[in-house]
Amino acid sequence: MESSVPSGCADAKSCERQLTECGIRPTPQRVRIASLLLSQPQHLSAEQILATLRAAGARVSKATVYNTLNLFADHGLIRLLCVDGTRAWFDSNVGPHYHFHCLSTGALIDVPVPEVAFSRLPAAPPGTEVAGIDLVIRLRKKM
Amino acid sequence: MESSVPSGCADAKSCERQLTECGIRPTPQRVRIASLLLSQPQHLSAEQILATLRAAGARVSKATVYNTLNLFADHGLIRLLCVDGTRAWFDSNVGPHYHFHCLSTGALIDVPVPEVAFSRLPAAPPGTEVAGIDLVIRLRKKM
DNA sequence: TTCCTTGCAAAACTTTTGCATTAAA
DNA sequence: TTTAATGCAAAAGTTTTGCAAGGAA
Repeated sequence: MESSVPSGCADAKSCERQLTECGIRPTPQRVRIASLLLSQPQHLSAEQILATLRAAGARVSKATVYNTLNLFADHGLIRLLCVDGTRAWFDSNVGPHYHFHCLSTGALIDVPVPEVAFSRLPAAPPGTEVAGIDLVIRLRKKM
Repeated sequence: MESSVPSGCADAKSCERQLTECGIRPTPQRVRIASLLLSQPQHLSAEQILATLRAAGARVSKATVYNTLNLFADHGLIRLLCVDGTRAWFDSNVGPHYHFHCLSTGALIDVPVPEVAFSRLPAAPPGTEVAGIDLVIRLRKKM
């Protein structure tokens, strides 16, 4: 039988396990942030995470949210996206994929890898190697 | 015979003409910024532009640099890039192209269109249309 | 005169940092 | 006991804005 998990929240115990496996000490704040972010593939800003946690009654500081998000990103638990210049977005989907970005609404939508294929890519310049490919397909609302 | 232009600077007269054609009044500050940026394909930050102009003895304020860059971008004269989260980069190459971004050095290098080919791209979600495609190939120094 | 542009300073925002306090190993 | 994590406030950095002054049409 499937274990049930509160909506919008991954199981705290499994998050604890995941953090420990990454060598990250599972403090209460970190587990809460992980539970929120890793519950499903999504894109959240630091401010959104802070507001959501506080609305839920958690005691967390802004500094801890930023520290934790950077820590998670360094360990490959989440991915930091630079899509618009206004702020960072943290993506809980760390598998390879691309993005739609709607210029009209700001919406950010995942594009699965199989939906994109490159028939030609440039070689990395001498002395360098490719570390990753970020593809953002900008959208606008059709009139 | 070719007309000669100071290195790192497009001809002021031709910049004036270009601004006028776009419906932008060619004020001294705008012409200086255009001359600097449009002299060649390059990526500059607002702060770099401000520092360069002031070092050259120009009287320009930070607000004017930002206002002007946003104005140019709105008119399609330059392109605003979001490559890292730290600041905006203004690209004088407005033709279609992509970018290498070296994570080790921060360098930003143009990738011409013919070096990339997509054999498969997703359809835009209902009600939207594709406004553009941003491709950033992240590099790291090879050891 | 009227409208637009500029410069300056201040404000607005996001993110980082210093440091005392608290909690955990 | 020793190390690491947290909260708070302040700092740092980029970009925007308000407003008075200046310049062009």
